[in-house]
Formats: sequence, structure tokens, C-alpha cells
Amino acid sequence: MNPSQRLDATFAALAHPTRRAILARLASGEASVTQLVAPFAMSQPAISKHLKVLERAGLISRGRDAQRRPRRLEAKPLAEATGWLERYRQFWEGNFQRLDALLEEMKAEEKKRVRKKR
Amino acid sequence: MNPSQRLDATFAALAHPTRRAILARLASGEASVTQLVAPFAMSQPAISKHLKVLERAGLISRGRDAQRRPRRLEAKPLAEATGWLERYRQFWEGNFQRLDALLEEMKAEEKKRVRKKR
DNA sequence: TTAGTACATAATCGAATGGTTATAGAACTG
DNA sequence: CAGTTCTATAACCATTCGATTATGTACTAA
Repeated sequence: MNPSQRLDATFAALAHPTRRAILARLASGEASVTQLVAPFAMSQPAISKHLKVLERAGLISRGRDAQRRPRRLEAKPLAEATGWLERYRQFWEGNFQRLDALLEEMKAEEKKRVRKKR
Repeated sequence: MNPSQRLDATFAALAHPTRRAILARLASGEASVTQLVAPFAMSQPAISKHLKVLERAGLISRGRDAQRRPRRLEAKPLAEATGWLERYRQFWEGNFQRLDALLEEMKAEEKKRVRKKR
């Protein structure tokens, strides 16, 4: 998976309230599937599907403890997503000191990308 | 739209490379639909659909200039998304000084949420 | 007024998403 | 061993997504 595809998977995984709630739960420590199902008005297979989405995005990993397969938070993809968003920070912070430099950098990157495409 | 739904819309909008590229383009200034279509091997209606997704998420707004309807970046939803992600920053920075406080806060929030649900 | 440009919208289509129920399998428990 | 618990998977279904082509509409320009 290239970086763009990783961002696709990460943002898509975050685009569902159930999956965000699962991540929030896992932030306070690993949890079994049964424990993760409990708070939701939803079947166990539905949660298992959400877990699969999170796992394909690399946001969680699977351990083992007897019959249980506890999930643990893996934050690296969150860091990458944040990294992508940081490029826009000045747009909402109204902090335009470094804007010119940023725009030049962005234009250069885009030229590279477009050239590559042809 | 409640905050959770706004996050749904924002993350979903970011989960596509074409839409991220459009935002990157708009970071260097507003652009007409025709200008936004140009770099992509994709039809104009396809781009217009992506623009609609971005607009529903509040990530862009529409101006007018003769027949043109130039789009402009609106960064507030990006700020909200970043805000959500920031809660996890310490997980990838390995900075656990404030972790206990955070976990307490998260548990309290979750209890509120679960109680509300019933 | 006629032609062209810019954009939007409708209809269509295949693939992906998000849920369900039913069932299978693996590991514990008595 | 028999039963129970935990999790995964399969089959199914409705809806949404992401693209297409065709067409409509609003504005400009000659």
C-alpha cells in the first residue's frame, strides 16, 4: 500500500461513529471482541466487520488470550493522517507568516505530480 | 448536523485521493470547476460529484464569477478533524505524562455517552 | 440572436458498505 | 466428553459510492 492508499484506508476507517468509538474504547486499554460489542445496539458480526476495517487500516492489532482475540490500538496511521492535516493548519489558525513558502512548496509538488502523470 | 455527523462527513470526504488532491489545489487559491477538472483523467460530472461531497462536508464553498462557480477552501472542518485526532497524539509520540488524566477524561465521556443512549 | 463556454443534473451501472441471521470452529469448563 | 463461550465467516439484502454518457441551463461574446 502506498501512502495515498494508506490515507484512504485511515480516513475511511475514521468516517464511522462506531469505529471511532471503538478506537476511543481501545485508547483506555486493549479489549476483547465481546467487550467491544457490549456498548453497542449491534450484532457481534457487525462489530467484527468494523474491526476488520480498522485492522486493514492498521489502526488496531489482534492479540490472543485463550479464546479471546483482544484488540489493541495502533496509532501510527493516526499520526500519518494528522501529518496530512497539519499542512492545512495555518488555514484555520489564520497564521499566514509562512504561507508564501508553503504555497511555493505546494505548487512545486503539484507540478511534479502532474508531470509524472503524463 | 451534530459533531459526530460532521466528523463522519469530513473523514469520508478525505478518504478519496481525488478529493484530497482537490483540497491541495484549493490551498493555493480558489479555482473554477474547469480548472479543477484539468489535472484528472476523469469526466467533469465526476469532479462535480466530488465537489458536492466536499461541499456537504463544509470543506469548500462556492463563489460566482460570470458563468464560473469558483470553489474556495474552508478549513474549519479540517480543524475539527485534527482536534479529534489530537486526542491520540500521545499514543504515537510515546509521551505518557498526561496519560492518566486523559484516560479518566475519556472514561467519563464514554459513561456519559452510554448513559445517554439508553 | 446565435454560438460557445461553464457547470449541473439525470439516468444508469457495477462495486463497496453496513447491517442482518445462521452457522462453524476453537478453546475453556464441569 | 458435553456443553458453553468467544470469535469468525458465509449468505443475503438494501443502500451508497464512484464512475459513465447524455442532456439541460445559465451566462458570455461576436
